[in-house]
Formats: sequence, structure tokens, C-alpha cells
Amino acid sequence: MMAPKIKDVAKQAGVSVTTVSRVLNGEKYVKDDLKIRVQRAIDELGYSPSHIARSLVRKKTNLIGVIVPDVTSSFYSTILSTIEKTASHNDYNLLVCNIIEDTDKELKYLQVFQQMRVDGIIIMHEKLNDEIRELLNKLSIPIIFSSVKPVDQKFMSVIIDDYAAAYDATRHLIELGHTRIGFLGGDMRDITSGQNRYAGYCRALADCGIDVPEGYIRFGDYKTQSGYEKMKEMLTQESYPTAVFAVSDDMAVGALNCIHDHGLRVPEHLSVIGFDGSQLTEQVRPRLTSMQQPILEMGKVTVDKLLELIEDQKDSPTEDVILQHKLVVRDSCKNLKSSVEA
Amino acid sequence: MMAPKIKDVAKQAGVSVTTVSRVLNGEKYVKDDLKIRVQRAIDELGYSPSHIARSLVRKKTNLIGVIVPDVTSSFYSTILSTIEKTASHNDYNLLVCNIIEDTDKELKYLQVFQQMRVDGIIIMHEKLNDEIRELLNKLSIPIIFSSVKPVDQKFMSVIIDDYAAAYDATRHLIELGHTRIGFLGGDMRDITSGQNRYAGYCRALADCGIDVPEGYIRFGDYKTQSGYEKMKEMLTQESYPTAVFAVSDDMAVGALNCIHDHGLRVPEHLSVIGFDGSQLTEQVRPRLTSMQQPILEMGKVTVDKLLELIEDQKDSPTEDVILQHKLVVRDSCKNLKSSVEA
DNA sequence: CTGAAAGCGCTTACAG
DNA sequence: CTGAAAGCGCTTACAG
Repeated sequence: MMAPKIKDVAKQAGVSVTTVSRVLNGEKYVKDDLKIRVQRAIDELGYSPSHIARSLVRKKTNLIGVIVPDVTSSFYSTILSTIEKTASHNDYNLLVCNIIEDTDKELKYLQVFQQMRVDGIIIMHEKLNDEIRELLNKLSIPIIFSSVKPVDQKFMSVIIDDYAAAYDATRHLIELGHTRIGFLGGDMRDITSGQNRYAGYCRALADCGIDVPEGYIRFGDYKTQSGYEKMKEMLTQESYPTAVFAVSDDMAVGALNCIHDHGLRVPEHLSVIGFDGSQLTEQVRPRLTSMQQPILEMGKVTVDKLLELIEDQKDSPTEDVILQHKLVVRDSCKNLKSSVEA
Repeated sequence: MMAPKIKDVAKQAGVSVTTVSRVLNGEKYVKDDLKIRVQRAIDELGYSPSHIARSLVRKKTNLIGVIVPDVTSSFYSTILSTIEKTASHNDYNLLVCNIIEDTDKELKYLQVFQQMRVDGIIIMHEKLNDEIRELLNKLSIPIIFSSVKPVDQKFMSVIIDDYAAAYDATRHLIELGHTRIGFLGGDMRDITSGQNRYAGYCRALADCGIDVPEGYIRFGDYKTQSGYEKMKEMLTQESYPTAVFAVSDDMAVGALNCIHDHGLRVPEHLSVIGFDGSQLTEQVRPRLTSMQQPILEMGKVTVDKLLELIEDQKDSPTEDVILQHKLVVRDSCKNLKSSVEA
């Protein structure tokens, strides 16, 4: 049995399809009795309007394409969930693409988004190759970046000040009396989460006249596994730091585990500070001190801004939105000064 | 500037739209020179075919609607990522809905899926109310359940044998010499992950003639937080168990943390076994012994089976797929027997 | 091998 | 307040 179409409803109700369309769209100027007849026909037939036919004529799909680096990451899964919530709240639906560093897949998805005529696109990574940049630029679909700010982009980003956040995180360790401060960094091809966080770390050290051996600085891929491995490299050196700043909570947890497996204790032997403020911070012991991004707000603002871009159409203000970061102290950092006094 | 349409391409190439459509769809029976002219016109114009117009006539959207209880859960985020991977591999795209126990949202999404004319639906929870059941039954869209088997459903499920898995997990603790075995359960309105796992636990105890105080048995909502709270209730009793079986890794981690915060150690004072085999098991210390679901396989098989349903159309075999569970021993359970001998 | 025409299921001027 | 008709951007018989 074919699904009923608007024509069937019209016949059943004894009106024109135009009228059915009108009550479907809640227009006024339909007499009550007709409205009722139409409604009854709809119910009797179990009619459900085709969103796709509708999209074709309205030139609006209410679809948002989302590109996430990795949904299993504690940070991205959380931001995705609030993006979904906000979108759904505004009657938009999400087409999600999980690219696992797979550039071909990303390109393909971007093309799919184009063909699907999504109303907007949210991108949450910054490792854009030339082919992708080119496509992005000719796409004529509103695009917004969330949590990252790729270089050379005309698109709006919703981010924190990663440089300042990394600076503040490092300063926190310094204020606790640490001078041998290791760094578990991200991918230096990433401006936002790679370079900026590294620069913040370096600057904080420099401002305090602290020098750090090369071996204290390692770069990974933000994941737990790489945090573990890079920490391991650090621990197997002759000398190792008294504190480590990891640029993601996942990496920090990897470091936590590595330290534990090496028979050392956090924060007694080694302090660890993470970045993101994801739910993982509370799921591990010791609970992880972390530089928190306002994840929920970030997701919400991203969607809100994107919807503005979609609705406005015109020369939308491309100004970035910078949200506030915030240090959340938990149990993974030791105060060297107070222990001296004690 | 309006996006070019097939008509523009046809004009540019000096052929009919039919011919353009043919080369677009890779049909043979198009002379090479025409094919080349069309291709050039497409490139010059930057033409991207409208998937939505296409869907309208083909009556196929290549869309799969997915209903996830909570993408931030370690289990669901992982299964979602493999579902996405498999779908994308087969040129299907995902419309994801994150229902957070929000029945209204779920119903609304189901209706959206219907209006979107998705080709298939994947549902990963079993708390179906009457309204939703009714809609599901008249939907005439292939539906498949993943990781759960709701009661009274004619739809196919891809699951493990939760009863057996819970039985085996409990038996593992018994074999290690435990007799005071607590239970951190799920929602008893859930057949699969609530009732079945509880039944498996009870049966294992019964088979070994073990009796357990009522206070050793608590029910939560699968999340870390509730694992923590329920464990706390157990620990503040006069007597508490020597081992606990939690029906999700997230809950088990909550238990781990609670035990830690109470100054007790795992597994020395208390053993903990989880369920799911999610990545969390390796992210915590001690690493969590867990009854593993084949998450990746489960996601893949779910999509594969759904695609079969979509392609077959006919009276598709509704037989459930039962995947193998597997105990993965890590560091969170103590062998009471060997410690006696030691 | 190629094209004119009908049709997918809606909405939206336009007329009345 | 209501309806006939055109059109959204494609694909698919049908003819040739």
C-alpha cells in the first residue's frame, strides 16, 4: 500500500490540494469546517507530508551537516550532544559525519552535504587540505567552525582563546611551585589546538623565566593512547617533570594511567592538568584538574550562530565568538609550596 | 547566483537533460563525445546534482535515521561510530537523534524520519511507550534494533544473549571465590539490559546456592553517576559485598570511584566487573574487567542487516542476530582462592 | 544512442 | 476564503 499523498487527502476531504497544503502549514484564511474535514482526512489516511517534496519547492531542508573528528572522544561526544539538542529544538536535523582523520571521507561528505542541500554546515576540526578548502569556498552554504579556528578562513568560529587558556593552565602549575613542567601537545598542523596551546605554554614558562628540557615536550593526537605513550617516553628519560600539562583530557588521562602503571602516584609524584573539562575529568581517580572549555555553551552558540547565518542570508557578520575558559581545580595537581611549609 | 541545475548543464553542453542525467548516473549508451561535453559542462558550471530532487523521483533517500539514548555514553558513542562508518561505506547517511529519556523528542524524531522518508531506522533503546509502539508498527519503513530486544516487537534485533552474559560475568566472580556479590543493575523496565541481566545474575547465584542480602542489589540508569550513588548506598550498609557486578562499564566506573573515595581499594577490598567492554575499561585504574559486547561487530551487522531489509523489501527474515559475548579479564577482580593459598 | 514529455509530491503566486 | 496551474530539479518510460 502506497503511502497517501496530498492528493489523496484532498480527494478524501473533498477539497483542493491547495487547501490541504494550507491547513498543513497552519495558514489562516481557511474556514473552520474545511480545516476540520482536512484534518480528519489526514488522520484517517495516516498522512505524513513528504519533507523531501517540501524541501524541493521551499529550497530549505532544515538539515545541518556536522563534521566531527571522532564521536568517541569525550569532548566531541559532549559537544555533539548539545549541538543535536539545540538543533532539534529549532526543528533542524543533523546529518553527522565522523571523519577519523580520513580526508577522502570528509571531502565525500562535504559533497554529499552539498547534494543534500543542507542549510548549514558545522565543522569541528581544522586539518583542512587544499581540495577541501577549495570546496568550502565555493559552497555557498553557511559554514561555521566550532572549537577550532582554521587558518586563512573567512568563516566564523566559536572558540575559546586557546592561547590564553593554555597560558593560564601552565601558570597554574607554576603558581603551585612547579618549574619542571612537561607538555603533552597536539598536532602542530592544528593552529587552534596544536600551535596556540603550545604557544601559551611556552609563553607562560618564558614569562616566569623557566627553561625546560626538550625531552619534556611531546606531541600526540589528543587521544588517551597517545597521552599514554608520550608520557611513557617522558618517564623513561633520565629526568622527568614534576608536572605535566596535556592539551586534552583524554591525553591527560593517558598520562595519568601511564604514571600509575609506572608505580608513581598523582599528584604526589607528578601533577597532571588536562584541557577541555569533559566528563572524563570526574570519571578518573584522582579527579582531573582541567582547563575547561564551556562545552555546552559552545555547542549551543554554534548552532544559534549558524541559524542566524542561515536565516539572514545577507552579509552576515563573520566575527568569531570567543567564549570564556575556566580553570577547574580537582585532585590531580600538587601544591609544592604548601608541602614545603607543611 | 543560483546554483546551476541540470537544465543549465544541458544547455551548456548542447544536449538534452535526459542525456545529462544519463551521464550523471553512469549509464552506458551515451556516445563518448557527448559524455565528454557533458562532463566538461558539469565541471565548468560546478554543477552538483540535487539529491533531494533525485530522492523525490527515485523514492529513495539513502538516509538512515538513528535513535541513540545518549551519545556521551562510552558504549553508544562507539557503536554509533561504527554504524556511521558502515553506513557511509555503503553510501548511506545518518540522521541522528539523541533522546535523553525524552519520549516526546523520540516521537517527534520518528515522525521526522517518516517525513524525511528515510530508508531505514536504527533504534538503540527499548523504553518504548504505547504511542511510539503504535507509530513504529504503522511506519512501513524497515526498522532494526541494535543492542536491545524490546518486548512484543516484530522487528529484528542485533544483540548478545544478555542473560547468558550476565550469568557468565557472575559466575566469573563466583569462580574467583566470591560469595557476597553485589549487583548494580539497570532499569527494570528494560527487558534486555534491565531484566535479562538481572535474571542472569540471580540464576548464577542460585545455581551455586548463594544467597545475597537485599541490600546488595541496586538499580540505576547505566550512567557513571548512578553507579557511584548506588555503590555508595551499598557501602554505607552494615555489611557490604566483596565483589560487585555492574551492568554497564559506566556504572562500574562509578562504583570504582565511589570505592576509591571511601578509602577502599579495588580489587584488594572489593572486586568490580563491568559490562560492555567499552573504551572506558582501559581508561581507568585499575583497568576494568568487563563482559564485553562485540561493539564494532554489532554496529556493522546492524547496518548490514538493515540494508538487506531495505534492499529486499519483501518478507524479510525477522530473525534476531545473536552475537557472542566475551569475558575480558583486566585488573579489577581479585581471586580470593589464590590469596588464601598464597 | 538520444530527446520530449510525464511525473515524483509538494507550495505558491495568481485569479476569483 | 478557495482552487487551477505552474514549477521545484530531477529520472524514467516511450519513441525514434
